[in-house]
Order: sequence, then structure tokens, then C-alpha cells
Amino acid sequence: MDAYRSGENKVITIYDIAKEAGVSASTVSRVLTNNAHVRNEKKQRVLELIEKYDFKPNAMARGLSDTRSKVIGIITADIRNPFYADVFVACEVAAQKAGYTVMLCNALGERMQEEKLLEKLQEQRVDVVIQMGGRVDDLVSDASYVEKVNKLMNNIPMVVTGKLDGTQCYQVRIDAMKCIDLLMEHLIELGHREIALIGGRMNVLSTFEKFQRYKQNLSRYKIAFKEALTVEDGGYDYETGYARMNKMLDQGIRPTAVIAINDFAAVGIVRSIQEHGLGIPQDISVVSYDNTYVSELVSPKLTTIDYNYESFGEQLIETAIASIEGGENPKLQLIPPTLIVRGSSGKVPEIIG
Amino acid sequence: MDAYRSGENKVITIYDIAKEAGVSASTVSRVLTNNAHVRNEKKQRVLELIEKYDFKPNAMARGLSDTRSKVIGIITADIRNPFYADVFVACEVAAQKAGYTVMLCNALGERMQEEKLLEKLQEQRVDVVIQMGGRVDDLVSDASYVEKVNKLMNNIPMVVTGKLDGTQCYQVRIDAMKCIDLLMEHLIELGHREIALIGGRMNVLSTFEKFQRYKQNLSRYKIAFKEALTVEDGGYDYETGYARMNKMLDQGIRPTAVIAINDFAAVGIVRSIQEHGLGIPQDISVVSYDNTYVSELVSPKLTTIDYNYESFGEQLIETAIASIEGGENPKLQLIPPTLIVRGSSGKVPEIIG
DNA sequence: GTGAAAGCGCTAACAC
DNA sequence: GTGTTAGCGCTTTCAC
Repeated sequence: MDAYRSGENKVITIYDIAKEAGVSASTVSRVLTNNAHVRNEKKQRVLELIEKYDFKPNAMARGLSDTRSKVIGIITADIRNPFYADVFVACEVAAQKAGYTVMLCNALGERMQEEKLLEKLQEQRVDVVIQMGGRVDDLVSDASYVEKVNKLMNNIPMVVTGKLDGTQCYQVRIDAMKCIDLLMEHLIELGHREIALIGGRMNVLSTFEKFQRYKQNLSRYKIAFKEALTVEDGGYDYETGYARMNKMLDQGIRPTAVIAINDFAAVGIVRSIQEHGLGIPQDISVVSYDNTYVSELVSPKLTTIDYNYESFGEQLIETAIASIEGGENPKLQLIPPTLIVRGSSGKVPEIIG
Repeated sequence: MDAYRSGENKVITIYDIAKEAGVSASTVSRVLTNNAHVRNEKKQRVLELIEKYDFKPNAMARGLSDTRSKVIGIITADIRNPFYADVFVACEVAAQKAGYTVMLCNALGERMQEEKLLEKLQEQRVDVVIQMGGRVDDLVSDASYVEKVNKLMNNIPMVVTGKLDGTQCYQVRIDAMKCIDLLMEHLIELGHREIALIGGRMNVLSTFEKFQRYKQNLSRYKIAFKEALTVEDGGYDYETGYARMNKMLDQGIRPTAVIAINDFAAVGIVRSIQEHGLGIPQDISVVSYDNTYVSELVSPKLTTIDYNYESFGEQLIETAIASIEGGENPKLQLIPPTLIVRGSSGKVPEIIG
């Protein structure tokens, strides 16, 4: 018994349908695509047979003949990260509405993988690729990746959630500066002036932007910048938040509020603060970015930044489709964030130890 | 300016390569597939041109001609759930090793979606589909879905992480009974006899199995079954854990250990216990299933069940590929779980209130 | 409105 | 070894 016995049940083609319906294949194709008028009587006969045989047109054949696969390739840095999972799902929904299929490729957090995935998507002849995270987050774009993308873009347009200097990629990106503005305004309104920044790497565009804007905001509010309140380099995970906060508190540095680079880091920070016998938000407020479900899993729940994932996904897909179908779109679009206030942030403590 | 201007940069085909290399298209094809010997000199010339033009063979054309797309379709109940994300990633890695591409379709937690996704994958002519969660978790398989799958399986084999009665699907599923055995043995060794079960729905196969086995184990250890310690029906989320545990404690029911249906429910349970002024594990031990990163996010970290996602994914993919290529595989394979002991479980308290 | 025929880019069977 | 040829299943002119 070799292979899957497809012989048993021959897969139906439009020719089979055509033959049995007593029409030509073109006619069947016409009812399939709805691109031309077919006499109603024939149309019905064809439709019935399609139903009868549970016929599904071969997407590959279709893609081959009209050179449009109707699939959107999506590269994520790591789908296990709920941020990407949320955006991806939003994209999938939006794509489906528009009659497109998405194909997810996951870089597993390894930047080396990204080039390979690009090739894979190219082989699949996706109509457009969307890249979320990874190399497109770089403050300084990797030259060899840029070259790769430029080659790809001879045939396939690309939209990214960050940037890629030296390419013509469409950018649909979260307004990082606005994010930190919201967080800082919120904290300053609550009376905080000792605001720490924890997590993230400065070679990541959004992190860099947040850091710059943080300093600008401080001076706008006439607050002195303190090196000790910002941790130069870290990751985006629980461990980073936990370790950095521990270090800060152990050194006797005592911010009244902490901005975590994302929800994961925030959880680590929360843990560290609580283990030091301090209360949130009575002693220290903690806020973060992303509004993933993680932000509702900790106690207290996190004040965080939301992006409206649904419309983020829609905009990504809309831009992607416009780029294939010739619509006009600005090269750069910014997603407006909103503040979600929960229990982790509160008024600055009256007396500071 | 209409559509993406692919005209600017004609996409290269094997004919272009063949022409410039002064060979036939078949020769180019041969070096591409490595299926036959080509004189080294020609081979080199072709390879150079492929490099020069960054040529990538069209996967659709390839799939059309050999009627094997080399893509594995994967349906998940919800990729935002880290359990599925972990399994999916493991599958992707395994598939890539085997020269296959995966295509993820997400049912968004809506069972109605699953049939549509099946159709979509059928159109894409995936070689095999793997379904994780959703309808294949049902204790009693949905008849109309079974019918759909049986039609599909005339042409495309299918492997599921649960079961689908009345179909010939391959099953690669977690050994649910062994899971609860591990958990209960662990707890009983620690001296627990008042063990609660929280979360999950009885119409879900794995949950049902766990419940049955729970009762069997109790009687094996000569522990009386108490209705009050098991909550008939719930979900798989934080809220379920939180609400059910609250209810139990508020009613004065005081287990010394709780088995949560998954890490999310466990977090809710932990929260509830802590809010009741009780300690974990001093007063109550909490254990759960899945070993997602959530289990390391709570404090104390959770004792939980792990499945070795990597090998789970490999087995899924291996079975999938065997089913297309004609390998022999048992219809049902069980994934052995392992126990991960962390801080949330400890010895039963000496004196029980 | 509808059929015939060409072609999308590749693989594989067949000759030489 | 290598070129020629015939499809794979669909869409799309082009006639009629």
C-alpha cells in the first residue's frame, strides 16, 4: 500500500464537472469566479455538481494561471509571544474578509531564520509579505537583510511593523512616542516624579524611541533625568524585569513608579517589588505596554497600553492588499495607542522613605 | 499605476535560466530537484544563474505538476493559547526538517470556523491536515463535522490531537489518564487526601478522562469521593479558576490540594487562595497541566505537567508525513506526560482547620 | 453566452 | 546525461 490512496477517490477537477454538466470547462470556471454571465440553467447544473462532489478548485492551479496566489505571507518574530499572536489573529480575520489567505511563518526568535522564511514565502509566491518583529525592529537595519528584501521586493511588496532603512517597505507601526507620553502623563498626573524605565534593548527602534521621548518628557515636566532609574540594556522577558528591579531596590534606589517595556517584564517587576515587602501601587506603581492577557493575570492587574489589535490587523492587511492591487497608501502609518488603567498604578505615596 | 508593478522586474522561470545557460528546462529542473545526474559543468552554470537572479522555483507550479504541495495544513483552536502556540511551533520546526511547509489556520475558538478552514486547506491542496483542539476534543464527535472530515479524507489524510469517532483520522494525543495519575501520586505522596478538581468541561474528552481517572485513583487509595471537591463544569480560563475557588472557600470547603485544568485556571485559583489569606503551598497546594510559560509567571511557580512539546510536534509531523507517503503508523499514539515539580505543591499541612 | 485553445511554471516519462 | 513532450488544473483571450 503506497502513499495515501488518492486513487480510490479521484480528486475532482473542473473537467469532470464540465463533462457531467454538459458544458465546457470555461463555463465551470466562469461560475466559479463569477467573472462573466452564464445562463442560469447551466449555472444551476454546475452548482449542483459542485455541491454533489464537494468540489474545491485547486488553489495552486488557480494561482498558476492568474499569477496571483491570493495568499499573504506573514513572518512573526515568535508566535508564542501573545503580542504577535494577537496581531496575527487580527490579520487573519481581516485577510479572510478580503478574500485572502494568510500563511504564517515563525522565526522562533532567531534572526537568522528570517531570511530563510523570506525565501520560503517567495517560493510559495505569496502576493505580499508582512513582517512583524525581528529584523524590522532594528534601530539600524541589517545590511544583508536589506539587500535580501530589496531583491524580494522586485516582485513582492512588503509591509513591516517597524522599519527597514534602504527599502521601500510600507510601514505600519505603533506610535511608540505616543505610548510613553500616555504612560508618563498618567503617572505625572498621579504625582510621580521618580519614574524608572526597565527592560528593552536600545538597538530596538521602539525601545530607543521610548527612551528618547522619556528624556524629552522629563525635561518638559522639569524633572531631572537620573541615570540610575533607567537600565541601559535588558530583554523583554520576566527575568529581565525581575533581575533589574531587584538590583535597583537592593541598591536602595526607590522609584515611585516603574515603566516596564512589556507585560512580561512587568510581571517580573511586580514580583520583585512584592518580595521586597513593598505594595503595588501604594509604594510603587507599575505600568507597561501591550495589554496582553498577561496584564490581567498578575495581581494587581496592570495599567498598560493597548493598540486595538483588531484595527491594527486590519490596517496591516489593508495596506498589504493595497500594495498588490495598486492602491495608494502612505509609506508610514502610525497606530495610535490608548491607555488602559488598572490597579497597578496609583497616587504617589505621600511620604517618600 | 496599477497593481504591483511586477512588469518592471519580470519574475524568472526555469526557462529563463535554461536559455541563458544554454540547456533545456528539464536540466534546470534536474539540478533543482537533484533527482538525476547532470554534468557538473552544466550544473555549475545553472547554479550560478540561479544565484545571479535569486531564482526561486514556483511552489505552485511544482505542486501542480507533481500533485504534492509539500505543505501541511494545521488547524488550531486558538493560537493565542500558549499550549497550541507551543505545539504549533514544534510542528513547524519538525516539518521544516522534513522538507515540508506548514500553513496555520486558526479557528479563533469558534467551532463553526473549523469546517471553513477545512475547505480552505482543501483548496490549497495541502498534503495532510493536522487538527489540534476544537471539534477533535469533543467527547462525542459532532456528526456533521465527521461527515465533512470523511469527505475530505477521500483525498487528504488527517491527524488529530484528540479523536473523531467515525473517521479514520490518525490520533496523536496526550495521555490524559497518565497526567492525572502523575499529579495525584505526587499529591498523595505529600500526604494530601482532600484533593479538589477545578475547571474544564465534561464534554471534552481529556477532561472527562481525567475526571474518571480521578475517581478511580481515589478508590485505589481508599479515599472517599466528595462531590463538593469537584466542580462539574467550567471553562479553561483564569476566571473559571478564580470564581470556582472563591466559591469553594466561601462555602467553607477546604481542600489541601487543588488540581487545575490548566495553567490559566491555576492562576485564578492561586489568586483566590491568596486573597483568602491562605498560603501556597503551606495551606493549599496547587498543581496544573500544560507547563506553559504562565506556570512560571505566578508566585509560587506552578507544579505542572509537561508534554515535551518538541517531541509532541515531531510525532505529529512524523505521523502526518507517514500518512501521505504510505508509512505504517498506529491509529492511536499516546504522548507520555512528565511531572514538573515547582513551588506550588508541598506537604499537606499538619493540622487541618 | 459559450467553447476552443493557449498558457501559467514546473516535473517526469520517453527517446536518443 | 540531456532534450523533447506531455501534462498538472485552472483562467482567460478570442472567436462565434
